[in-house]
This record gives sequence, C-alpha cells and structure tokens, in this order.
Amino acid sequence: MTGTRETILDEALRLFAQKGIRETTVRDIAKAVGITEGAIYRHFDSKDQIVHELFGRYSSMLYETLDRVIKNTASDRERFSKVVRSFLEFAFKNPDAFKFLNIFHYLRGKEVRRFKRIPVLLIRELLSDMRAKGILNQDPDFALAVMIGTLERVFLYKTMGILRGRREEIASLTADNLWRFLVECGKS
Amino acid sequence: MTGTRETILDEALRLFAQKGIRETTVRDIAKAVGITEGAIYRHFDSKDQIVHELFGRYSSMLYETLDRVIKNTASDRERFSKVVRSFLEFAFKNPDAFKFLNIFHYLRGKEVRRFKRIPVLLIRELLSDMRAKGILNQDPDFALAVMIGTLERVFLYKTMGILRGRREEIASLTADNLWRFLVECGKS
Amino acid sequence: MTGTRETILDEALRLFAQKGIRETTVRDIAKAVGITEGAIYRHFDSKDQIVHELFGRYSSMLYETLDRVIKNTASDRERFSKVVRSFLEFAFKNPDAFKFLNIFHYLRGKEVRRFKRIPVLLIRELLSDMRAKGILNQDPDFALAVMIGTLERVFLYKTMGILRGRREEIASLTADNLWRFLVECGKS
Amino acid sequence: MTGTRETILDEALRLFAQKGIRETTVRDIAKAVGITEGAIYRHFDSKDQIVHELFGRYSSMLYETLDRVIKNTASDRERFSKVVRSFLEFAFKNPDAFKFLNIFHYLRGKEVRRFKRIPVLLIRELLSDMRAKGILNQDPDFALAVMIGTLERVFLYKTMGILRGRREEIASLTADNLWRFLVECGKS
DNA sequence: CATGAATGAGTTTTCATTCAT
DNA sequence: AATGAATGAAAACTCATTCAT
Repeated sequence: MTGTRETILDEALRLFAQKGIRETTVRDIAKAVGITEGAIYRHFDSKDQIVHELFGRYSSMLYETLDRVIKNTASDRERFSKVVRSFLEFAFKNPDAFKFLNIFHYLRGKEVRRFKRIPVLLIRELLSDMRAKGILNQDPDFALAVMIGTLERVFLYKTMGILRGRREEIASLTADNLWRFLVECGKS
Repeated sequence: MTGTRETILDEALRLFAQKGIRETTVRDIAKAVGITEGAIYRHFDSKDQIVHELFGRYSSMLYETLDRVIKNTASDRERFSKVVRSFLEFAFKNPDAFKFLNIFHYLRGKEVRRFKRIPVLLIRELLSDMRAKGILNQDPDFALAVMIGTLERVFLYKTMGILRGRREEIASLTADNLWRFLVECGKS
Repeated sequence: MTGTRETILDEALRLFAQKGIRETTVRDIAKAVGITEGAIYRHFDSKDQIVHELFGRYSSMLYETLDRVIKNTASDRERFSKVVRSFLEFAFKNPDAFKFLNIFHYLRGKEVRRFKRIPVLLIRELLSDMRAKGILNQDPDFALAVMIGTLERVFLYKTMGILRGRREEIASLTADNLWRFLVECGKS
Repeated sequence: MTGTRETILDEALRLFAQKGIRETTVRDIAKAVGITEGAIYRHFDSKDQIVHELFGRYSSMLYETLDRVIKNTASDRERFSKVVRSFLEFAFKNPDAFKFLNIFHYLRGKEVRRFKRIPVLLIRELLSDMRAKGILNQDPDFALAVMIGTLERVFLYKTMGILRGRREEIASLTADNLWRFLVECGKS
C-alpha cells in the first residue's frame, strides 16, 4: 500500500500538534498507524525526516495558497482581505498542520532557514509593497507583527473555544479589522 | 549556599528558552550551573518541579506587574497604555522567561490550569471592563487576540532584529497603535 | 534466470571483502544486485548460507588449484615454486575472495572446522613432506608461518600499492625467496 | 571507582578479540564488567569511542616499545633481533590487544590514518635504514611483508597451539631466522 | 521468481532519577 | 550540600527474515 507513507505523515502530524514533537515517540506514531516501529523506517530514514517533510510540505502549501491569492487579485483591499481569509481558512482546515508549523518555528527556528517558501516572508513582501504604494500607514514590520500575531491568536482562541462564531465570519471580521487598523486608521 | 537554587533556576530558564524544555537535560542544567546532576536533586525533587516553579514564578511576576499597573492607574487610556508598555518591558527585560512562558503555554497548555495568576486572564478582564464601559469597540476576545498576538510578535521581531528602534519607543508605539486600533477606530 | 544466484554471490563477496561480513546487510547485497531483499531468500535460506557457500566455494577453489599443482609437478623445487605462484595468482585474480577467506578465518575460525579442503592444510602437508624428505631446514610449522604470513602480506601490500611491479614478477620473487629462506639457507 | 573505565576497556578488548567488534554488543561489555549498559555511557560517548581508544592505546604501546628498542640498541643485528623479540613479546603478553589491532586493521583500515604511531611504519623505517646501509639484501617493502607476515602467523600459530615451545625460544628462533633470511641469505 | 511491506527481536543511545560516600 | 557512579526504563534505529500478492 502506497498509502502507508501518507498515513504515517498524517498520524505524525496529528500527534506532533497534540503533544509536541519531542514528546511524540516513533512508537506512538507506529501505534497510531497500526504498524510496528521498524516499518516506519522503511518509509523514512529518521523521525527528523518526518518532521522536515511535514514542515516543508505544509509550509509550501500555505505559501502556495497565499501566493496564488496575491497574484490573482487585482484590488489592494481585496488582495489583503483574501490573504487574511485564506490564511485563516488554511489554519482552520488544517489545525494540526498550523499548530505544528508554529511549534517548529518556536523550537527549531534555526532549521527554518533551510526551507524556501516561508509564508510569513510572503506576507512581509505584501506589506512592504503596500507601504511602498502609500497604502499602509505603518512600519511594514510592525504591521507584520500585528497581522501575524493577530492571525495566530485568532486561530488559537477559536480552536480553544474562546472566540465563537462561524469560521468564515471570524475570518471576514479579522480581515476587515486588520485592514481598518493598518490602513484606514490615522497615520502612525 | 542558598544561591545555588536560584542559579539552577536561572540556568534552566536560559536553556529552556534556548533549546526547549524536553531538549534540555538535567545534565545540561547541572553543567551550566557548574555542579553535578545529583546536586540538582538536593534542591528540586524533579526536573518538572523546576519547570513548574519557573512557570509559576514568572507567570506571577508578570501578573503582579500588570495587576499593580491596572490598580494604580486612574485614566482608561493611561491604564491600557501602561499595561501594554509594562507587558513589553517585562518581555524585553526577561526574554528567556517570556519565551519560556510561551513554550509552556504552547506545549503544556493543559498544565496551565493548575496555576493561578495567569497574565492573559488579567488582560482579558481589562478588555471586558473596557467593553462594559463602552470604551472598547470590539468583541473583547477578538481584541484580546489582537493585543496578545501583537505583543508576542513585537517581542519576537524585536528579539530577532526585525523590528528596530529603542525598546521604550517600540513599546510606546505599540501601546498607541493598539489603543487607536481597538478603541478609536470606527465601530466594528 | 539462474544467473541471479551467481550475481548475488558475486556482489555479496565484493561487499564482504570491502566492508566486512557483519557490516554488509542483506539489503546492501540486494541493492547491489538490483533486486529486493525478499528475492535474496528465493535463492538462499539465510545470509549465513551465502557466507558459507562463498567460503566453501573459494576455499575449495584455491585448494583444488594447489592440489593439482602439487600432484602434477615432479621436481620439489618446481612444486614449491608453483604452489607459491599459484597461491598468489589466485589471490591477485580473486582479491575479494582472498580477503573474504582471511576475514572469515579471523572472525569465524571455529566454523572453518566444518569445511574440508582448507588450503593451508595442504601447504602444511607439503612442508611436512619436504621436511620428511630432508629438503626443508625448518620446523614445518614455523615454515608454514613464514610462508602463509609472507603470502598474505605480499598480497596485501601489492593491493595497497606498497609493493610495486608486475604480479608475475612479485610472485616469482616471492617463490624464489621463500625457497631460499626455507630450504637453501643454513640449517636452523 | 576510577577503575571502572579501565575495566570497561579491558573487558571490551577481551570480547572484541574473542568475538569481533561488531559481534560484541555494549550489553556484552556491560555484563562482563558487571554494570548496566547505561553506565558504559558515563565513561564513553559511544561504542566506537571505546574501539578507537583501545586501538590508539595499544597501537601506541607497541609503537613506543619498538621505538625505545630501536633507539637504545647500537648494533644492527641486535636492534633487528630485539625488535622482533619485543614485537612477539608484546603479542604474547597482550594477545587480545594484538588480535584486536589486527581485526581493526583488517576491517577498518581506513580509520587507521587518523592515528599516529603505527608500529608497522616504524618497522618499515627500520628496514629502509637497513637497506640504505647495505645491510638488507631485499626490497625493504618485500622484507616488510616477510617480517610482519611471519610475526603475525607465528603469534597466531603459537596461540592456536600449532607452534610449540617456550615463547622466548620461539621469539629468538623467529628473530634469528628472519635475520638470516633477509640479511645473510644471498642477494635477491 | 520477484516485490514491497511488515515483523520482531535486538542494538545503540539517552536521560531522569537514585544512592553510597 | 555535593559528588560521581550507577540504574532502569524508554527512546531511536537496525536488520535478518517472513509473507501476501
């Protein structure tokens, strides 16, 4: 079955998001998949390879999503809004992946350099462009902090049940507010 | 020497923030302190006790700081501003502690319940009060997401060298902007 | 294809000689042959069977070669010389086999008893006969040590590029010298 | 006890010589020492470190012995004789070490480069000097093959009970014969 | 014959914790 | 209080072998 490799990745992702990378053992993954530890190593050279493949895969996936949105949207306002909503949509649809990406960034940030297609860099560019065009009334890096920080926490609080409401509504609300905060509000 | 206990906590904190909790061994801590592993257990029952003591201690420290500010400030605007600036001041002055608190929240969130004096809860109350008073133009939980998310990322980006400028300036800027975003901006 | 079995033996021999027996995995062999691990077991019951078959085969091959030379040569001097040269010729032509035989002798000497036609025993007999005839001026077992030791090292140093010259010349030189050392030199 | 480290080395050496390096497990060593596997790692970083320390240690020991003999002996004949006898004395007194050095050379020859003080190189120099002085009637590298090969096999056959007699007698006999073979015998 | 996936026992290594001194 | 040695359980990883297809 060619699906075993994917199953391993899926289960590993779920466990990593749930318990952390270090606290998930290869045996945990194997048990979740329904195979023995040794079988894992037919598909991956090491636990770390699983981690890196997951990071690369989901990091790229979010990157591509945002990249497509940015390239295919004409209006500035619509582009910004769609980026925010696509970002949250990705997080809501792949909560384990999103949590995992954050954990990886937090604990193994140095290894992130090895990867291309880091979503945050794309958003940084977007904000820099907006600043260059005079749309953005903020230091783009400060705006980046507001934007990414907000997105992360909105996801977290929705996941924890603190924020209520339908996902799309939350996403729209977040998009609208961030636009108002960063663009429409008086100059900094 | 009673100072050894404190040294253990300091070095443990530094290592936890740098490498993660699971990835820091008791031997790492002992080596950093300049004693042997066994000696650690003269001061603590377990590695987990160190972790919990650190979390409790710094969580309380930030909590007390914010609590004092909230209680001792008359004006709403000033209170909000001081909370933001104190929060960032704490993070900038105790970067390892702040990183550690975040790691602990992220990976061992369930254990957080055992602790009282969680800073975020204090801020949540503050925002709820502001909402009740009609000052805040947002769902307080959404505002919490914006605020905490922004603070975390501002700290992170300043630490990483992405955000430049003096700490106090960054803190003031953050405080002013968050106030404008959450309070002055048009109703949501 | 019956050739697969032979290919397995060939590749296994090469790897055993290169890396050692224990350090060569069944997977290594399979990969070298261009089949999968499972297929190996269609041809052999176990890795050990491959090892034993190789040992038996090449041990016999050298044995037969020497035996033929001993039986078909009339003069003592010529017989001795041909034994030495045939021995080295075998080693030079089958360097992997010769290395493998030595490794097996060294690490699994006890298993050698199960095999008949051990080349060294043939040479021991030859030297004993020479001693009985009064040709050999040495304890035959000491002579055996000189002879086998020299042959092994001559092969090794030629393989390593330390000894230079054409193989046949080296073989002749070795044969002549050993004869002079063991036979012509003054009594021990 | 500071002796544990030495005991580990001693037992490891014994087992490596008896069964081979790869076929000796860390558990085997621990059991022989009377401790648990984990305790081994308080004294050594890895099994390989034990292997390398043993090789370096005994390789040096033999090297120093030969070096001292070479430097402190005036007459050529006596020097040569003493080198041979010291070499065999070392092998007879440290049979496990000598077997281990051979195994290591055979299976992990490439790693030998990392070490200085390789005994064979010392003997090679000795023979080169003898050749330069006109004492040696042979290509020094061929003489090296005869000499080292003979010494190795003499040790082996004595160990196996094939060669009989007192060690000193065997050593003297070997020294005398090698001198006669390589020096006194007619030119090659 | 061959594949490719899997097993299961074993190997090396790690690490929080204990304990005699 | 502190050391240094050791434990024991568990982690990551290896590999000869089996088996359904």
